[in-house]
Order: sequence, then C-alpha cells, then structure tokens
Amino acid sequence: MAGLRARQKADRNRRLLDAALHLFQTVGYDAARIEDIAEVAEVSVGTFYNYFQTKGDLLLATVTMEVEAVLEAGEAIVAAPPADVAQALDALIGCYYDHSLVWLTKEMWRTAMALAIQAPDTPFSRRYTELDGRLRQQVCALLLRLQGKGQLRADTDCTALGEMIFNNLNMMFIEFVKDDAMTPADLRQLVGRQNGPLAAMLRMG
Amino acid sequence: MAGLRARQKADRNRRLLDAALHLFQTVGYDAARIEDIAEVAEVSVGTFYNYFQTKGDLLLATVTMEVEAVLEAGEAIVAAPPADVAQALDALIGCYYDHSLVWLTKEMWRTAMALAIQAPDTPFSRRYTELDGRLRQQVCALLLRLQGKGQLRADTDCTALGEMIFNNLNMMFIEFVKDDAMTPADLRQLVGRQNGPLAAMLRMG
DNA sequence: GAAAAATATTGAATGGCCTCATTTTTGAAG
DNA sequence: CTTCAAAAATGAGGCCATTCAATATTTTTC
Repeated sequence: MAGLRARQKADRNRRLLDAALHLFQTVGYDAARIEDIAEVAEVSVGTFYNYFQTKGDLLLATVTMEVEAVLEAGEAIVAAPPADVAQALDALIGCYYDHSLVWLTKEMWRTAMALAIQAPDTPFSRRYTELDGRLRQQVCALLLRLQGKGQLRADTDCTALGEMIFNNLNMMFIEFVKDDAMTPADLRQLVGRQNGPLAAMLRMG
Repeated sequence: MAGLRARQKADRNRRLLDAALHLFQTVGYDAARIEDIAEVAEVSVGTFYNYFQTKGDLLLATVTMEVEAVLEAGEAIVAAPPADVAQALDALIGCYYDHSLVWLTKEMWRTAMALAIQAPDTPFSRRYTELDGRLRQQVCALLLRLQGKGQLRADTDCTALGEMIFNNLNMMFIEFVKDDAMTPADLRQLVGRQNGPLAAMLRMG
C-alpha cells in the first residue's frame, strides 16, 4: 500500500507548492491570499497550516530551488574559470544574476529578503542566511582557485576580499529587485564597473 | 492667536511620535499596537492615520534622525581624517556603527530595512534609500579626500571602491541587526578585517 | 472486522493594520 | 453672537494571516 496517508501528504504538499508558485507568479505574492492558495490546492485553510508554518515558508521552497540551481551553475565556473580575474568574477556573478528570475519574481525576492531580515529567529531566515553563506563561500572559492592557478597575487586575502565582493554583489542585487526597471544586464554592468578597479589591483604583475 | 489648529496639530504629531518611540523601545515595534500608541498619545486610531500613512512611517522619523546625526558626525571625520587609509575607514565606519543604536533598537532597524526592501514604491522606501545614498557618498568623499591628501594611490577609482566599501559595511550592518548577540565592537572588528587587505593595496608606495 | 488510538482536516474565531462614513471642532463671514 | 463651510477626529468595520476546538480519516490493536 506504501501508506495511503504518506501519499496523500506528499500529494497535498505538492499541490500547495504548485498553487502557491503559480499564484505568486501570476497575481503576485501579496495579492495571493492563503484562502486562494488553499482553494487552488483543494485543501482548507487550516490544512495549509499543517503543511507550512507561514505564508512566507512557501517562498522558501522556491528560493531554495533557485539558489541551489545557481550554486550548481557556479560550481562549473569555479572549476574552470576564465583566466582573467575581472572576467572570472563577471562570469560567476553574471551566472548568479542571469539565473535569479527563473522561478522567482522581483516581488518574491523582495518579500524573501524582507522576511529574512525582519525575523532572524525563524527557520525561514536561518535557511535563507545559510544559502547566502554558501554563495559567499563560492565567491571566496573562486578567488582561491585563481590564486592557486597564479592568476591572482599570492599575498591576497581571498576570504576578506571574497566577502567584500560578495556583500557588494548581494547589496547590488537588493537594489536590482527594488527597481522593476532594472535588467539583469544593467546590474551585471554596474557590478562589473565596481569590481574592475579591484580586479586590476588583484592581478599579477 | 498663532492658530489654535496649527498648534494642536503640531502637538498631536509630537505626542504620537513620542508615544511611538517610547513604546517601540520598551515593548518592541511589533508588540506596539497602533491602538496603544494612539491611546498613549491621547488620540483615536483614526486620527493616527491622519498624521501618518502607516505604522512604519513612525520609524522613518527616528531613522532619519539617527542617520542625519551619523552623517553629521561623519562629516567631521571626512574633514580631518586619520592619515592612514585603514584607520580613516575604521574611524568613519566606527562612527556609523557606534551611533546606530542611540534611538533605534535592532528590531526597529530590522523593520525599517525590511520595509525599505519590501515596498520600494513607498515614501518610506524612497526616503530610506536616499539616506543610504548619502552615507555611500560620504564614504566616497572620504576616499577622495585621502586621495587629495596623497594618502591613497592616485590611480584609485574612489567611486567604485567607495561604493563597494559602503555596500560591504551596509551588508555587515544587516548581519549585525539580525544577530542580537553581536556588539558594535564585534561588527567594527569584522569589517576592519575585511577592509584591511583592501586598504593595504590602496596605500601609497 | 470493530473498537480504540493516532493522525489530519476543517472553517469559524482571533488579532491587528488600516479605511471611511459620520460627527465634532475650528475659524471666517455676516 | 449666529451661521456655515472647511478641516479634523472618531471608532466601527473590512481585510487577511494565523489559531484552535471540533470533526473526520487512517492505522493499529485485539
């Protein structure tokens, strides 16, 4: 039988996630009421809260998917980065930015970020922060890789500069999701300009 | 007569702000209900909304005060910075961090940041973003000043690096307000470590 | 297979931000 | 001092995320 209860549970979970993602993308996060999501998923409001602690937790699944995908794409670049520092950073960062709106809308990103900041003692926030940390480490890993290949001054503190580069790209990403008119290409160019001078100093010779 | 109406208006406005700040600081932003604030200010809930558009707008007044104070203190440092790049940055950043909890609690900061991100098309967000921009410019101004005094390589792109340094200190400030256990001194030290390697590269000779 | 226990579902009720139709107060004009 | 229009105050009501006591379904036990 494989457990009727377990099957129903998995099924409802999926229906809720599908309904939520669909509504978030079409009518928007704020406009999608729990009641609507529950109705599309053919479940009661109360049942929704047996599956998720808060409305925001529905975002978490999508954010996680998006960031995991981005991290995986980033791995490929860290493994075989362009030789030039500026180009390597641009490749990694561009990969982050270009993948950022596959599943999430800007409104969803804004909500997720706001939740992560506003309620730090929350599973949501802890998970979001953890994903952020993995991205930060990936940037540091890229610098270390370049250093290992002799494309970056040996005396560079890759952790310090990696953190700074990551925090900068992350803050610029916040500006990006705050501005509906800004495209990923715009963002990439702005950050490229900021990284340029630093990359120049980091290069060998 | 000087206008009874105008006097009453100013008076109620002040009472509302005082009541809100007091409650935010004592019971917390979330726990302070509009009804409570209105009651302390001896005003009805409806009247509150004649004076402020949202609960969050009560934060804006305090955030503005805090940031304006910080900007002024920062001016003094930009005007007469320590000779060493690292020390100059540490002085300015320390000034920001040390002043940051005079009027606002970490919870209030978190709420303000969350609101600024979540609803960018809001007077609140626009104002918050503008204050951020002025801080960013001040960091850039410090670099330019140091460069003018010959304490920083002439070929440095002060805008690019200033933005990056600011975005880093701002993101670290977000981590700070997310973590109740972190002190301003902790934060200052962490950012000092991040800035150190960069400062070393920026120094003359 | 019936009864009991465990596990889930349900939707009406709660709490808190914000709105708005109504009432009250102020100030100007006659 | 009335009268009246403009400006402001009021609080009941709407909305929506979340909770919880009652009900229903699945699983286990005998």
